[in-house]
Amino acid sequence: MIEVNAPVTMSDVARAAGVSTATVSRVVNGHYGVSARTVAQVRSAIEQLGYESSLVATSLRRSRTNVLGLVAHSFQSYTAEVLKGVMKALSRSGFDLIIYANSDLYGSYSEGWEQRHLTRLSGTLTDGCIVVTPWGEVRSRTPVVAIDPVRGSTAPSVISDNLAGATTAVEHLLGLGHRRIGFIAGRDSLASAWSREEGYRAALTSAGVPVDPTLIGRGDFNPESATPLARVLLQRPDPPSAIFAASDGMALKVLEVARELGFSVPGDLSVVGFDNIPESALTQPGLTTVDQSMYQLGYEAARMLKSLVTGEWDEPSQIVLPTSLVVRGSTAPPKSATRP
Amino acid sequence: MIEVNAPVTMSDVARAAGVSTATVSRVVNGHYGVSARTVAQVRSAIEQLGYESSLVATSLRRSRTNVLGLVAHSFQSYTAEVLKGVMKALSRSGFDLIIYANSDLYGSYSEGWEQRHLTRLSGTLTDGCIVVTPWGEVRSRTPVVAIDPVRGSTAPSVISDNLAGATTAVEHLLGLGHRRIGFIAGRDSLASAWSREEGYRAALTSAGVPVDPTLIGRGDFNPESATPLARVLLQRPDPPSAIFAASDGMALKVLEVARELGFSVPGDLSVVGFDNIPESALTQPGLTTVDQSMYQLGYEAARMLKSLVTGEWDEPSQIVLPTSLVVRGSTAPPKSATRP
DNA sequence: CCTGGAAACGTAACCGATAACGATTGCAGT
DNA sequence: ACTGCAATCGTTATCGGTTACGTTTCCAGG
Repeated sequence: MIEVNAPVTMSDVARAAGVSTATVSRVVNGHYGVSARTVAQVRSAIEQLGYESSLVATSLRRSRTNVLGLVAHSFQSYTAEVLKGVMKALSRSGFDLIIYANSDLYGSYSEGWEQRHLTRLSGTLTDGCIVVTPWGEVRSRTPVVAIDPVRGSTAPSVISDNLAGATTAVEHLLGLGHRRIGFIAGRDSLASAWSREEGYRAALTSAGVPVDPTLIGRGDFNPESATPLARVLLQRPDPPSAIFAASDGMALKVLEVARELGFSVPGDLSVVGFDNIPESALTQPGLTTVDQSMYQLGYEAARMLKSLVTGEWDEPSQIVLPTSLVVRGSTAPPKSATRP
Repeated sequence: MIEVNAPVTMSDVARAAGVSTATVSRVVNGHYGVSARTVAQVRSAIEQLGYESSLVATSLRRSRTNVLGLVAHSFQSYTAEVLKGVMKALSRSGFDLIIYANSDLYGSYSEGWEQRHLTRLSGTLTDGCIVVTPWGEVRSRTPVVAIDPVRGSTAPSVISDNLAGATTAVEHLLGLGHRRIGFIAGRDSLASAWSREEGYRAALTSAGVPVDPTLIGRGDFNPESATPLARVLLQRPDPPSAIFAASDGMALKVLEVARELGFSVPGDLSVVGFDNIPESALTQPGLTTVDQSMYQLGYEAARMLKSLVTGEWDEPSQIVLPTSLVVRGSTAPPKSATRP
């Protein structure tokens, strides 16, 4: 059932219209130097044959394609939300979007995936790219905007105010009376992971609570990475009364482990996440979390990239977006609320 | 701040390794006819220069690219869910995914967007494509699988059991005691829209309730299209006691209009949607809806496309997936529950 | 030592488009 | 009728790869 009609190329159109491909190209791109009569002929041939220019061939020869790219490692809720924002920013902008996602999750190509995708695309196909949570610094011929960049990067990027968000989250727990608060960290190389840990430490310190390193588990933002860490924390003889996870995906895994081990939430254990992905509102109880608008991240990144590509950028190259605490059912005062 | 290092091409590698580009190509693609010594030299040059083959150039010359495409008109929750399923099916399959989305929503190019995108991609870039909710039949050199195809299409496709789903939804309302049930239809050209309307009619008819054409509003699945239609239905002197919308996006708009006009839901008005997008669980009250697993649609479509591309397909070319009713807070017995 | 054939590698055409450049045509001015 | 300059259009090189084909190298067999 596969249609095998050969694709109609520019030379087909040229032959049908009795002109050269150069002329067809000029007509297609609205360039100067074609008589009205010829334009009409070519247009009619294009119409009849149903010709569409090949994005590939065009981009190989041309520098500008009016296509922006987005590369992402996996494709979970986070990325999906980002995408909605990107599409919104690009709507009616004249830029189309190409998203490149590889299927080799956790495969041998994982290391440096973003560089690989970027070179393959930005060689010619796209005028610029958005990279979502890269694993390292990237180099590209065309502009690149990172969403949630690596730590220490000075390249254009969009990021949430992770320090403030994390601080607020931990202050919320402290305010409820928690003193032994566990933390599950994100992938160390990301600026966001680092800031969230900083916020955790800062909030504890300024409340006069010493930071206990044994209460910190080192995850990597991957939900699965949190499971064993949560198990370790909760199976201690002296488990924490609350756990703050650096991402909702990981926090949901904490909830899972807690249920599995017989902890009631929020009775025995309070849990706070970070991100506010849609799923977090659906759990029982709902997950208290720090809302970062992934939609907004995508929107701003696309806006920034657009300006970079068209060369009309004048704002600072690192945008920081505010966060806000969303309190749901997963947090409550600890059972033995000691008042010091 | 834009990096301007020229991209490293195959001829750069060839020069560095002291061979021709043909040899480099052979090494890259693991073809026969290169001595071990040369292979080592070329590999080392590739390593040193950080060469990555250009997807564009490769796909122009080659027939097979190991990249599948997905084209979608807009990018809302529906598409995002589908994408997750597609990525899952493609994970570790050797196929990468390119998603092409245009920014000209509602623009002049809307008509026939899927054909336009398809020709641009499938000319060479992709080995096959998934089209999400097309507007018409498409033709392509490479295999195409439609998710939610147009009515009457015989091309490979994946679709939910919309007839059964809609019937169940309306039966649920009938069971609660509703008799005046409004309907907001989807885009007529889609098979799904047609089946959902059929289900609506069938359920009413078999319950002995006459179908009142004035209670049917003609939307197009676009959430915004539902707003004026809902307004018309609810501002009648004799508004329906329930409204079934052919998509959650439209149903949510009905809720909006209801609130705006002072209808309490579900007190004055019951609302049922179709799709079960994540947002539907978050509204107050939650939206009763027909769950169709968009994730599953994407998963199956990708699986089907994979098989079509590799030529190992043997299942029927039209897959129908089951649906199920999800009852939430937006439905209740009508206030004046007349028992006939 | 010569021959033959396979292995190894380079040359060049080609994929579908764009653009620099050159060639042709048309027409006004003299 | 002739010159000169635009306007129009075709020729061709090129983008970065792949591959058919031709050429050289190498070694075994006669």
